[in-house]
Amino acid sequence: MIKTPILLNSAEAEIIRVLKKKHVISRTDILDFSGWSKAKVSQEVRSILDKGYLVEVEDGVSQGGRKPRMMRFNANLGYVVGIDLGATSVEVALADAVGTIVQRVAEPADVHQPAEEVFGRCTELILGLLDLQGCQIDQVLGIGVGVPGPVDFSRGVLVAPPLMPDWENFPIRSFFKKTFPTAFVVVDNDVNLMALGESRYGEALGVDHFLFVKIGTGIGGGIFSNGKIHRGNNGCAGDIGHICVDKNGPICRCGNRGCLEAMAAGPAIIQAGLQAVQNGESELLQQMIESNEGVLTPEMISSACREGDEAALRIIRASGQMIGDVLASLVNFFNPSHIFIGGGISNFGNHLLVAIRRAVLRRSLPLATTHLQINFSRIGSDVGIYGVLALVLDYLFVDEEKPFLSV
Amino acid sequence: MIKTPILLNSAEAEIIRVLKKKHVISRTDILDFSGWSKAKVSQEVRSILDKGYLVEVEDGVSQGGRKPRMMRFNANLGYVVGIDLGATSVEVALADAVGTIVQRVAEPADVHQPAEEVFGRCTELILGLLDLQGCQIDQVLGIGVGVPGPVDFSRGVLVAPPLMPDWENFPIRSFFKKTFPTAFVVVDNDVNLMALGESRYGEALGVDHFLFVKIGTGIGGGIFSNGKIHRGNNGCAGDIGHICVDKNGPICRCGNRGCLEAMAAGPAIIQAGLQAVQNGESELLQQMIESNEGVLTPEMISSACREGDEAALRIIRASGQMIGDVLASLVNFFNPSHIFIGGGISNFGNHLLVAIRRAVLRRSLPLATTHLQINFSRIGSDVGIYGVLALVLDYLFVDEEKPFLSV
DNA sequence: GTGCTTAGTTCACAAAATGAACAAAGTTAT
DNA sequence: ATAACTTTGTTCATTTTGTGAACTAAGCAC
Repeated sequence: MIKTPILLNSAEAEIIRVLKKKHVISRTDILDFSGWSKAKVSQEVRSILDKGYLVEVEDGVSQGGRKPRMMRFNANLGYVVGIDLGATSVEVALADAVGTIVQRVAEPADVHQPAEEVFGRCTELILGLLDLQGCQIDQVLGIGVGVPGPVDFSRGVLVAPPLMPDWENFPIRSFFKKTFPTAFVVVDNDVNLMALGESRYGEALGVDHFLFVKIGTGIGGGIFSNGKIHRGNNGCAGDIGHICVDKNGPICRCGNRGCLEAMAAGPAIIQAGLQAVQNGESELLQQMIESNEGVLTPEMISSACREGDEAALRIIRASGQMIGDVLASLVNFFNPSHIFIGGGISNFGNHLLVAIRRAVLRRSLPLATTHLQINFSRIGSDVGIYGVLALVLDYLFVDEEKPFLSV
Repeated sequence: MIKTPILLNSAEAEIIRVLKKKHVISRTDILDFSGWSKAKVSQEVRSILDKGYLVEVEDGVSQGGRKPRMMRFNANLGYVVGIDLGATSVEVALADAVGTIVQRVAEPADVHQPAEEVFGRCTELILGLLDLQGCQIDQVLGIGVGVPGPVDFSRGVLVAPPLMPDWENFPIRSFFKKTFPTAFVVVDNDVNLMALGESRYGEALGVDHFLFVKIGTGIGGGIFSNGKIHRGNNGCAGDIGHICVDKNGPICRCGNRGCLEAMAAGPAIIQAGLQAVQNGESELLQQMIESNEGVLTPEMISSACREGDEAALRIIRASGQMIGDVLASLVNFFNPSHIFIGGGISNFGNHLLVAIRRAVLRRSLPLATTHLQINFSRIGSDVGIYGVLALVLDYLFVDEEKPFLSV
């Protein structure tokens, strides 16, 4: 069971809840939101200011009378750490208690290494950031870890992760607790966290039902249902990369044939590009490869698309169509109002998006697509780190009666 | 906006919540559940008894001391009506305020008729049941309506229903309000209600994430996520019947090609059976058809399966495999812990179930199927009517602060 | 019966929330 | 400038709400 780090009584929790909607609030804001009497608001605000959770900032603008005395969350209460671990890179951010990033660092990582090593390196990176910020270890209130695999959220461990099978059951929470004993540690799947980031800081703000689709080396999905992350029974909900699109397709790393991931994700696109060059279908790509030591990258295919290279366009459109066909099924099933596309491959630009949209519209029920919007995530590559910070902050200040805030 | 019929203060709502877990409770039960003091429990119980929401029943068994004075919900507060409207039949049940059915009636119905006529007939049926029970119109507290199509739940109207396009935007709520002005009316999709029934009275009790799949003339799904019905953005979530299984398949009534429903539901099975007879592949089926005026029914194929008829088995297995293939994708995506199969076709018995299970296990990620259970709904054909009654009762006695109980 | 256990009530008291009066700090019209 | 009004926030006596502890009620076990 996760131990909650900072317990709030229900009145304090109510104020924190207001703070999650408006970042700077007056006593009158709390009055309106909570339905409390002026007297109670006054008293509770004094109490929470005394405890140091809130601090006063400069007065707001007058609405025709006395200026409101604005307050915000006390950013100096401590720091939170967000770790966004991808298949090939890791990003670590140090943020204040409001979630504003004050220090960050990214570097390549290899999840095929043992978990001890990778998380050990994360620990070093955190310590480095703390040092830069001049911050003590016991000032770290919480650490959030996003990992590229299925997570048993309540236990905080990976379960049967295809990318790094050896990490199964590695005790991530206690590993970080060793170095940061005062910190509270949460672990979640990286795509869930991207969805959370989008729902807090992106266009999914206030959206109840949406999907976040990450297209990169693999393809993953994050699901929001009724305003909350849907993690499923084993924490592996959203794993759309291994949905079958062609029973006779190539063998996927999961062992099955014709998985979406094996046919439409980064490696498959590269493979198709190389094949096209071999077949002499694209002189442009051939030149690009030759001037890059024989290596083809997604960025190169992307730029070939922009140049109007037919072979590159065909590959991207085919990929988009396969992804769109799968999404069409999921749209019928789940009826989201938005689908956000993110991840490394998403910068292929409009060709990919148009192909996805077209496939979804063609194969979904009209009703399900009536108000459906399919777009790239505008936040970009930071969505994951924002999401993981949001998750930590959600769980950091928690009502004593409801230890697990809805996410 | 739905107007709530009976407002409870938060203390009363708390007690009602206890009642939804245990149907007969003592003051001590409330004490344990609510965390209130003995004094408050005593006082609140007296108040709620005075209001008539609870009534005392005979004492419970002693736990080694004084026998607890048990209470239950006052069944005589009034009546609720559940209407389960299928494509070809309608069932109306009259239940007391606890949800115990006291009168019920079923008859054929035709949703191709105008909505006025069908719901008018429902009204007559309700009035008949009220008469039988000796109950006045103003004793009807609530009416729940389950309809076979996508429902905008908050407005209580059908949206683009494929089966009965003319019913779109028919004001079901106000139609019943005309005859039953005191009643509170909720409308929902029939499969959502079957899922709700399963989650309240079936094996899905306490299950957070599950799917209910109805196989009949069409194929539909009801989704539970985080313990609540997931209705989606347009109320059409769960529409798995029109997921594409074969791009070159037959044209579905929705206009697309190769929908699951067009290939694996009742009519497709009948069609395949007729084809098999034409091809001379099944003497048994041929005899059956001849002795039934040339008509082939699902029940006949079912019994042919039991007799071991190869052609019938092949048809059922193929249908199960297609359904299973689609479910495999949804299992990867949604990661439910249970899938319940119900509806008219589900009595095809184990051959269908085995084929579905095999296809799901073969195509889903091992992690997603680790604790997955796929079974027929044991409640059987009553699950819909139980679900609709549960929905009405959920919305009938509502906390003043939270008008919309989670479902 | 006697002592123990569970169930439920009563009531004096304590804690929590409120309304109304009041204070503070503005804006606007004259 | 200043009087009148607005919005914001505090204080405090009063009311409302909830509690602990003592008490009644009713059973069980020996």
